[in-house]
Amino acid sequence: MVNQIIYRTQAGQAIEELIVEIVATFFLLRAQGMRIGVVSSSGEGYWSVLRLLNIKGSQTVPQLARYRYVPRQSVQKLANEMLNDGVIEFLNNPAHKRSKLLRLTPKGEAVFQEMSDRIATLAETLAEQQDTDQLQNAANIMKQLHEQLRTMLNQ
Amino acid sequence: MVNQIIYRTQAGQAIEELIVEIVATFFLLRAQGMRIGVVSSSGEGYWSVLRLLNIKGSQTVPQLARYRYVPRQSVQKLANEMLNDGVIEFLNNPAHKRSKLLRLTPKGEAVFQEMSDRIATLAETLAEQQDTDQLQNAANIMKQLHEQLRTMLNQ
DNA sequence: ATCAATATGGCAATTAGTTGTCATATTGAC
DNA sequence: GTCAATATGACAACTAATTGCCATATTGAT
Repeated sequence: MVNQIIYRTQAGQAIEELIVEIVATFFLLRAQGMRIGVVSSSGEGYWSVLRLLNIKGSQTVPQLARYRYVPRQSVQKLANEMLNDGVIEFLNNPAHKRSKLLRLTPKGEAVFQEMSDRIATLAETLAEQQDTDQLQNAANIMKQLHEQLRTMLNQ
Repeated sequence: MVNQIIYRTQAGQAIEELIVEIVATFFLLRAQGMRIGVVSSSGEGYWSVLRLLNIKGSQTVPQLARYRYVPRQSVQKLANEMLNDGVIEFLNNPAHKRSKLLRLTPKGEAVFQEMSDRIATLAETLAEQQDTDQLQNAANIMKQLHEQLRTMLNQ
């Protein structure tokens, strides 16, 4: 194995710190999510799918899985469970006979709203005494990182 | 159920966006981590534990689990696997007869270094053409959020 | 020192997550 | 249109993650 010498920039080191913090914070968010009733036994996937259907509109299982970069069958099981819970319904897909579109039911919208309120309450607590500009900048950087990774993975 | 009205601030909304992006980006990082050989079948836990042992020095299984907010037995299984791989060794713990300290072996340090290099390379790629100050600010905000959540969970 | 409450590792049981296979559907090249 | 390549959902098989339980160890209050 060749020992490649990596030249580090400040920007690169900052991104590396960011990556480390994303991974570490994910688990803390998960733990806090359980406390506030947003993360169930099914994990954060339930909320993530509700959110994608709310924002992007009806989607098929494979679409959701490809977007989230999780296995197709994980989303399939989640979708079957959500159908059973009555938070989504299966719609005929004009573009695909077999692959149904998942759409939020009114109950699903209510459940998503309820979860979002809990997250919003948490966010407002966390935001106290922090600088708005810095927070907005951080959110923007995260969105860019998100999109960069998506582009990278799609190649 | 009472419909609580939540007053939103810009800062709170920015944190909420941040939370959403952390969760979404986590899975993209995981997917990319698999590509670059940092995330194995055991998930990102392997790298996370190597990193904590490297930064914080020897730790027991319960210490690591409490810090990461993951189940104790998940870390226990990981530790047994890592011992088997020869990347850590079990040390007698002066403070606790049963609970051994986990310490990186030279091999463990090498493996961690190798993984870190791959992550650094990824980070440098992602950092190209981004503003250093903004990235550093984002990393700092993430560290603060991390610590805030930790404090919140520890109560 | 005593003892109740908590912590710990091992093991088993359970549950969640992932991968593999197959029949059918869709798409795209020609 | 034809047909090979790819996509899809169902189901099964497998693997990883989590939870439950227990025997023992530790801690802290008194």
